[in-house]
Amino acid sequence: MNSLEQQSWQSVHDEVLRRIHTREWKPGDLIPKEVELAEQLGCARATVNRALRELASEGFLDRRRKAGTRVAAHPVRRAKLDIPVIRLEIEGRGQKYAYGLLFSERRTPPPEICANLGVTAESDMLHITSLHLADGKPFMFEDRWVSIAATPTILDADLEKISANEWLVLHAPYTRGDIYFSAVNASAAEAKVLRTDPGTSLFLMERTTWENQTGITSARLLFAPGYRKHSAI
Amino acid sequence: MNSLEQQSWQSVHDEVLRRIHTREWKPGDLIPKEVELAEQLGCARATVNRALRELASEGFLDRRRKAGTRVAAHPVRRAKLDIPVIRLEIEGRGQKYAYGLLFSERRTPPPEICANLGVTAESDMLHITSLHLADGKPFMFEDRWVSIAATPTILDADLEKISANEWLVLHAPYTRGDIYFSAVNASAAEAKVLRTDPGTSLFLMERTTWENQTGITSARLLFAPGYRKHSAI
DNA sequence: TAGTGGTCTAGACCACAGA
DNA sequence: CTGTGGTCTAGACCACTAG
Repeated sequence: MNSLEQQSWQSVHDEVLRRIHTREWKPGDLIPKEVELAEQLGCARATVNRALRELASEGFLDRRRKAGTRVAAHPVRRAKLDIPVIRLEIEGRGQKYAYGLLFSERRTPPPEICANLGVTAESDMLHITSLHLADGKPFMFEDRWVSIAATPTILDADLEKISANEWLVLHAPYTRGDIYFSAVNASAAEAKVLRTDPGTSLFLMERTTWENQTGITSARLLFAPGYRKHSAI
Repeated sequence: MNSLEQQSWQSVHDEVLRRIHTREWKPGDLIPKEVELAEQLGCARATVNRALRELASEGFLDRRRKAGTRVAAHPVRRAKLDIPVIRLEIEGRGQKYAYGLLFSERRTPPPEICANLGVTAESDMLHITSLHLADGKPFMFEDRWVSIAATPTILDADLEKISANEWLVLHAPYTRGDIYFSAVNASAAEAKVLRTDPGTSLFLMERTTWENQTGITSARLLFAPGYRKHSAI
């Protein structure tokens, strides 16, 4: 299988993946060291390194100094999940986006928000609820708390025109975020806003983001019935 | 901000990220080219390249030959979602894993499975339903179709002992997969299996995987009430 | 067609963890 | 200690694409 032609790190990547898929190298097996592979495949070690590094980050390989590189025993595959601004997600479906601010209030947060963001109950926060629509139909209901200490300029934003979701993406980059996906039965109020029936199963996304150690915002995003979030591996 | 000390690609990564976060470089801005940055930061271009490449894959930068590198206008953040074997997910929570095969049958697939996998209605497939338990309680109900043409050896697997989920991970590596997350109301049958009430909102994960162009398996994973899938950015 | 990122190389040194 | 991966470098050529 050796070749004398010019190789790229992707060729190496694919070749190694092929050997894993054909079970030439089985889960748990030790594979040749970088120098050997480079020789076998006729390329520089750096090239092999790049390929193996990618494969490790994709979950196919376990690499440890001195111990060498092994085929992962339990390939924990890592899916990629794009988190775009809601507007772009809707427009990406070829639908018309609209947005309405339902409610905005400056106040101290309830206990669960304090717990999420790690702030005190006396924090100065903005509480915003809004509705995002696709082709005129309710698409997602957003219930968000924003720390004013962390992003004071949000008070100047016109949240009638730009959603908090989008404003934050543009003005408050975060360093770290948590997302939880789950399913809940619609409450009476939620059903009314999303124009569905109470008890209907709804897809819920809860996001909290931080800038370093400072909590910025915590949001509860409730999607209209039928929503499916896609991800690829 | 320049320094004479030894730099690593991570320092460059962090420094660029800092400039983005402090809005020294704003969304849409063109940033210095690799050679210039390398000079400024006192390292080799390859080092800068590695840093910027990572930042681009994280969604912070847009890079195009000749056009240069820009701060992403709409940072589509890419969350990492680990897709482990169910057993490991449960054991990772410190709970005891158990598994029961409910049903197994060799037959031709229904239309929706054909559509998912891109196979014909006459395909030879294995249809398996099973229940995964955590600490003795129903955790996830799995309804899976496996292409026998793609993975003939699954007929030799003892699916009473090892779940199809785990067997496939070990024996049928895939090159590509789709995942859809959604929320559904429990049917009467589903409620009974998961020991909950009909209509309860359940988290649903639908996965289809391919080896190159060949469909391997399509599964419907229905989680017990209260399940939350976590992801981090 | 010229400018920018994408990649490759050969060699070097370092850092970590096995034995 | 020693072997392995992790990273850096300087230089080179290539590939894509904006102007």
